[in-house]
Amino acid sequence: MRLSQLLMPTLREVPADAEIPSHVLMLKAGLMRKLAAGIYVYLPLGKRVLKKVEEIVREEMDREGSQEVLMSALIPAELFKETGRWDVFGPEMFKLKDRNERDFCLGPTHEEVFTDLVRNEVKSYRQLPLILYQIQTKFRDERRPRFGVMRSREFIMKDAYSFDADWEGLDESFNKMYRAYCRIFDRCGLKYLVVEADPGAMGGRDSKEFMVISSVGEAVIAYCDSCGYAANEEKAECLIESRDEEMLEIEKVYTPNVKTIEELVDFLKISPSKFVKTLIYKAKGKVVAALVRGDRDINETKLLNVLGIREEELELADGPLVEEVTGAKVGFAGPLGLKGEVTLVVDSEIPQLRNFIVGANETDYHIKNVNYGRDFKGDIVADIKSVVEGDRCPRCGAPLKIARGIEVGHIFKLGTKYSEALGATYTDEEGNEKPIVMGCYGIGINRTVAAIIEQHHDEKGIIWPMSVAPYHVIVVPVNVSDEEQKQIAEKIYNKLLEEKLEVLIDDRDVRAGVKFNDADLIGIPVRVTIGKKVKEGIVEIKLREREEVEEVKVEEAVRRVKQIVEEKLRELS
RNA sequence: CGGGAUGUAGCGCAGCUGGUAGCGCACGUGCUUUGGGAGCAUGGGGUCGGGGGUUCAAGUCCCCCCAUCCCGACCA
Repeated sequence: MRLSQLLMPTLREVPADAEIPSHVLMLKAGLMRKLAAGIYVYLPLGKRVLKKVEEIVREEMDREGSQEVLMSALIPAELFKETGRWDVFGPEMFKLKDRNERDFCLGPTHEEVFTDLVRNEVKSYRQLPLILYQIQTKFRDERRPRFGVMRSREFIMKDAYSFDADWEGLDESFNKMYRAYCRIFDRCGLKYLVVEADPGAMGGRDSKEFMVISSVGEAVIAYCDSCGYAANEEKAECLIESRDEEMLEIEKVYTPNVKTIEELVDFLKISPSKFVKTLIYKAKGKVVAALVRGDRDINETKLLNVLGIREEELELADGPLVEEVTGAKVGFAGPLGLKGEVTLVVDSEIPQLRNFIVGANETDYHIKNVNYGRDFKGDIVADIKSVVEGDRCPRCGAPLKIARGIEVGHIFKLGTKYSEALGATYTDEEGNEKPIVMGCYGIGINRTVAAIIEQHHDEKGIIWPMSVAPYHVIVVPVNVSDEEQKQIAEKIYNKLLEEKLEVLIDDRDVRAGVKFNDADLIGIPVRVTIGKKVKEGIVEIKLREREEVEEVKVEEAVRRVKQIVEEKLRELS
């Protein structure tokens, strides 16, 4: 392709709308343009990268025996009403009506549609197992689209669904997808972690997320370098340290106007880990008191799961309720002597602590030397804390690390939730009718592209891994008005094309600096520069990822470039 | 959905206490230049986000709306 003809509107200035590197670079390098908040159009270079990623996904999905199909993006409401999700999605779903006032939506995900297909077409165990996938645009009216393509309202997703006769079969399908995902992200040149995740309100088990480590990631994950344990914030656990001290006599201390843990630390000159804090929640109309160590935070997702309620059913109690329950001003809540019906949820770490300090449920007082079991008991003891950097790994005890990650893939086991709701059943060998056991597997294609850029860029621009680069090589005649440079460049360009490489030639009549800067910005892995030394029969080969320049004879340039491209492709296959 | 900010040429921005809109880059033309975003000359390009109000006069002041970005909440 000739740059003189390619629609590649690179920007000299940083777009004011963009914040994170991938967003800035996708706009600057002319990969895409914004149409509206959270909606983007892709230009030739961007489209080629999407295609590369999609092709990798296809190859690896197919390799595991999965079959590509294409569902419609426009979905009749009835399907979502059958599973109750028409209402569950709420305003996140783009809903519309046809000319006859019938309800439709633009598909935010396709469990229902795939399950509908399978319930109509699959009747016997002989037709199972089956894994179907599609690569298609999804629509979600996000409350807050952000970071360019990271969280957008329209995005391309590879979604796959497995259909098995039983849970053992599902395990196998799940493992196939796990393997495929690892190969996909490896081939994209991504460094990632597979983390245990909270399956969320929609149910399911063995939820695993593929996370690309990046400071701009929206998810927080805890991981262990020693044993490979990794989990996202909602799920991460840690070992509990037990403190074997003798229990001391309980003691009330006067702490005038000392309400927060910080103030207590200051007032009593004792480390925050010696305190236990008590938070009062309203949970589905009931009052819940949750206890964690003073230097820790409550993880509300864990608390929700323990209580078996949904996000919107839990909120921190307001001042009057706290005062009613504790009989004291806000800031002096404790587990001893709470009034009325209060469910006491105690973090699993608390029973191991000794002689800690809690609020006295009396204004201006705290209680020292409190011990679990002797002085109070919880209704529920469970892990409800957030782990922090340095906590000990639950598997091997080594210190955990905390990082941010971009969720590029998610796999989990659905079980029979949808097959039962929609009546997707099969007949087994004995003639019994059973629900099909399902799994669900997603990859955000655009987000994967953005994640690749986050991990592969420098101050000059993108540095594409060869496997997803829009073109392998760019041929740059420094000065097109130099007839010799021009002709040699054209010759090399044509030969590279003959070798089936994907190649650009910068035949624009612009200064060398412009060409070099654009080549660096759009991140083409190999650059062949034809400059003054062409008179001596020499051209330059430079890799985008390296500083050095290699000088080669004109006759050898094509062979050398081909060798480099093939080698790089092999590394990522 | 709460908080904050911003909307002026394709992009990045300036425009004070109101007086009828400008800079850099980009774009067109001509000449010179040609290895890291060239120089000179010349030219074109604006419903100043929209609506209403105050005023002799509004990009500028007031009200409403819209859009975009950031933080938070949310994310099946």
